[in-house]
Amino acid sequence: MEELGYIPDPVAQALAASRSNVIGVLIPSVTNNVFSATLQGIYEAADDTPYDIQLGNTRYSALKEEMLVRLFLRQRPAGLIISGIDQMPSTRALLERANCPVVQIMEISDDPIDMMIGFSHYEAAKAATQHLIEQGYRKLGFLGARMDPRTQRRLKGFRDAAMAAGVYSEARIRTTQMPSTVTLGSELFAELLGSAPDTDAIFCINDDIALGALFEAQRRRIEIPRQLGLCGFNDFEMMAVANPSITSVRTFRQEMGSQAMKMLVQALDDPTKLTERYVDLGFEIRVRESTSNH
Amino acid sequence: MEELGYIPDPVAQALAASRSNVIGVLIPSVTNNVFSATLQGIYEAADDTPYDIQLGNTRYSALKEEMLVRLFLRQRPAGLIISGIDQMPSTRALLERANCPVVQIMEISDDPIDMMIGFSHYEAAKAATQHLIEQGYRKLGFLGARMDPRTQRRLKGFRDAAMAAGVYSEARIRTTQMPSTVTLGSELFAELLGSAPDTDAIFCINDDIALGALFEAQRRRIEIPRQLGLCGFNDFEMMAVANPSITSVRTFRQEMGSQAMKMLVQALDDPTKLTERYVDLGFEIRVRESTSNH
DNA sequence: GGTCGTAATGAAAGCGCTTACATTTGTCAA
DNA sequence: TTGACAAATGTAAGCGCTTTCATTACGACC
Repeated sequence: MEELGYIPDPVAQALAASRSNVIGVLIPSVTNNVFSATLQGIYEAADDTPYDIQLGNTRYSALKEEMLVRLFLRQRPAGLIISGIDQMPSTRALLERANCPVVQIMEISDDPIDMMIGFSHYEAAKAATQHLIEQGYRKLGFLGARMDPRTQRRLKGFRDAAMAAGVYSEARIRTTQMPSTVTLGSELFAELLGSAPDTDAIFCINDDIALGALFEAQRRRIEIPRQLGLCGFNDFEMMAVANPSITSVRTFRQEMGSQAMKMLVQALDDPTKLTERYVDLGFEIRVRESTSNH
Repeated sequence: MEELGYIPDPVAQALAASRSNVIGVLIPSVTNNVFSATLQGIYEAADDTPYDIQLGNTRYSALKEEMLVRLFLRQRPAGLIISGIDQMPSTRALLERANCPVVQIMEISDDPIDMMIGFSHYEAAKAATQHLIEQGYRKLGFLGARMDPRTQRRLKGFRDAAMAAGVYSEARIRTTQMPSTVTLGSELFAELLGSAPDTDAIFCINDDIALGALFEAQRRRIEIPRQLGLCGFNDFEMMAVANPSITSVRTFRQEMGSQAMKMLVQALDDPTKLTERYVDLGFEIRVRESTSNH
C-alpha cells in the first residue's frame, strides 16, 4: 500500500458499507459567535477521530432544517449533531428513524431524540434577572433580538423572575425579530428609554445587544452601574474588558461542541456502554462592574 | 419517481460519475468573524445551486491545509474555495493538478492557482495609514495579533506608508502571534503606552484589537480623537455604533464569498465562456469620529 | 414501400470498495 | 499421522448509480 501510494476511496467505502465517516452538524447561523464557538469545539474534538464534519446552515428556518436533515441522511452519516430542541414533528420523526446517533446541543429538554447536551436558557435568564433584583434594581427592562424559541425561553425566565419579585412590567420589554447586532442594541435601548425613561436596569438577550446598550448609555452620559444596571448573555470575551466591564451569563459553548462530538464518537465506538447520554452543562453568572450597584 | 418516493443516492452518483456535487471550502478559522461572514456569503450563493458545501478548518496551519486539500480531493469535489495565497508549494501543486475549478479568496496576487477574488491587504493598510497621517497624526503605533502572512502584508503597508511620510518608528510596533481578542487589544495598547506614551494614533490589525484599545483609552481618560487617533480593520458593524465611532477599513467579506461561489458555479456550468476569473474587490476607508482630528 | 438519419429506448459494464461465505493453511491433541 | 478446529486467505456478489454502446422506433423523403 505504501509503495503504490494507495489511498482508499471514501466514496466507494460509503457506497459499499452504506455508511460514511461524515458527521453532519446543523446550526442556525455561521456568523453568530455562539455557534461558531460551538463549532470550534466540534472541530477540535473531531481532530483525532476518523470522522469528517459536514456543516449545514439552517438559517433559523425549521423548513430548511428539515431539508438539510433529509440531505444529510441520504449521505448515510455516521452521526448527526443538531442545534436546539425545536425541530418540526416530521423532522423529529426522520431523526428518530435515522439509524445513526443524534446529539441535540445548545439546550436541554425532557424528551431528547437521542442524546442531548446543553443548558437551560430559562434558568439562566431567571438567575441573571434575580441577580439584577438582588443588586437593588427594580425597574427592569428586557432587550431582545431574533426572538426564536431559544430566546423566547430566556424571556420567560426573565418574566418569571421579575414577576416573582413583583417588578415585572410589560412596558419595559423590547423585542424584535431582526437579527442581533450591536447597533440594534443601541437602538432598542434608545427606544426603551423613550417610552420608559426611568428604567434602572436592563437584561439583554445577548452580549451584542448589551454592548450596543453600553455605547448608547455612554453617549447619553448614563452612569453604569449607578443609574443603570446592565447584564448580557453568553459572556463573550469582550464583556470582561469593556468599560465598565459587563455582567453576563457565561455559557460553555466550546465545551458543548467538543463534548457533543465526544459523545457521538463514543456511541459510534461502542454503543452498548455509553455513559452519558444527557448532559446539563449549566451556566454561571459572571458579576462585573455593570451591575455592582453599591 | 414521485409515486415511489424515489430519491437518487448522492454517494452512488459520486462513485459512478467520479465527481460529486460537493464544493469544498477551506478557511483558517470558524470563530473569526471575517471568515464567518465570507462563509455566510458562500452559503447564500450556494442556495439555488445543486451544490453542497463542505467546510474545512485549517486552523491557520499550512500542513493542516494540505491534509484537508488531500482529503477533499479524494472525494472528487465539484470545486474548491480556499482562503489566502500562502499555500505550500506541494499544496499548490495538488491544487493545480486537481481537475476541478479552484477559487482563492480573501487576497489577490499575480499568480493565481486558477480563479481569485479578494483585495490587497497591503494597499488597504497603506491607505488607512495615509489617512491617519492626513489627519495630522505623526507618532503612529501599530497593534497586531496573529501575525500570519495576511496580516504581515498589512504591517508592510503600514510601514511603507509611514516611512514614505517619514513618521515610521519601529518602537511603536506591537505584534504578537496570539489569536486576536478584544482583551488582547487592551493589553497591546497598554504595553505600547508603557514604552511609547507619546503615541498619538494607532492602526489596529483588526476591529477587535481596536475595540480593546478604545476601552483601554476610556479607562485611561485618553480622549479620542483629540489625543489619540484610532483605526481598525474590517469595519465590523459595531465600529459605527461605538462611542466614539471608530474609523475602519471596510472590506467586502460577504460579497467575496458569494462571488467566489458564483464564479465556481459559472465555471462548472460552462467552463468555456467564463467572464471573470480574477476580481479585486477593493476596500473603503470608513472615516469616523475616532480619527476626526480637527 | 424502401432507405436513410435521428431520436428514443434498452442492456451491460463498471466505479472501488465491503461483506458474507468458501477455501486453504496452521496448530494442537489424540 | 490424523482429525478437529481456529485462523488466515481468497472469491464473488453487490452497493446504486453513470456511461457507453447496441438496438429499436419513428419520421421524412424519394
